[in-house]
Amino acid sequence: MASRNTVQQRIIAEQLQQLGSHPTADDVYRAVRQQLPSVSKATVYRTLNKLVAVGEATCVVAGTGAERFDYRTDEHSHVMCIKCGKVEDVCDGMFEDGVDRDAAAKACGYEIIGHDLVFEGICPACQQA
Amino acid sequence: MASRNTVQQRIIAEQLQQLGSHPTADDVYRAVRQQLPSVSKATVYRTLNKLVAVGEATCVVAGTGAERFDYRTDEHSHVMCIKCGKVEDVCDGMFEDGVDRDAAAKACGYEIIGHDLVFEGICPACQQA
DNA sequence: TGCTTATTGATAATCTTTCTCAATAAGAGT
DNA sequence: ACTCTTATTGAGAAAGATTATCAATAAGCA
Repeated sequence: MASRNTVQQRIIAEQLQQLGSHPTADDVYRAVRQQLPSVSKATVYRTLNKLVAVGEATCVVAGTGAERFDYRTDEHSHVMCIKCGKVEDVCDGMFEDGVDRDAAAKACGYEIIGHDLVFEGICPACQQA
Repeated sequence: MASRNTVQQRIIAEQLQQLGSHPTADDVYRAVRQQLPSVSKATVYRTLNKLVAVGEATCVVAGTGAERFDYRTDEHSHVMCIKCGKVEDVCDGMFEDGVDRDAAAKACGYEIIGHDLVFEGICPACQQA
């Protein structure tokens, strides 16, 4: 018996998808608690990390502060607001063509298994403040 | 009198350059303490953040764990080892041409002020273990 | 229905970074 | 060279995010 299906894991995965936009572990925790008031924060962290390890989610490499999770597993870029910390997607596939993993692998000797392209900027809302 | 030149700030900037390869704040702290045993960790953080704000250093957007600083301010990409956490440069300018900030700005409405391209992989050393 | 053990919940522990505030010292003015 | 103002520092507390610990719970096979 390698792994078990639990209500917690199912609801956490569901909420990650419903939240959609790059929630932190704490965002997911708060959402899950609406349906399962007794969840532990540790379970949320464990499950999110497991989803990433299994390839059913990714974590967005984004500066300081809390780590952000993403239910999307296809290649796409992100923009992060340096004022409010919000993270959003940028138009799909817009830059992925310019990124050549094989070339990077040759250049540094690493075995490349992924990459992240993150733009930093100021979101429309923060531009007005 | 807007700002002052202090020994601490000078040594911290020097050590950031000498360490060269993407040290964490704690790496810098340990290096600085060799020359200035009484330095406070708070001062190291303050000074590193100041250097970044002033544009004399950058911080590498790299996954979980401690933030990493870089005395280089020109555009270049990084590789991070998912096993040992090491961060290195990839060949200069290899991918920067593929990144069009104006296109990203139009796509998401943000005012883009920077970007980071980070490859994740396994470094040569960790491949053997 | 029982049994084994993967998973959970609660909390302590760890790690990184920021905040607080009295003490220190940089540098402009005299 | 000496004051005076206040930017900066050092030490430690505090905050925030994530992981570790461990007894209790429950998934799912026999």
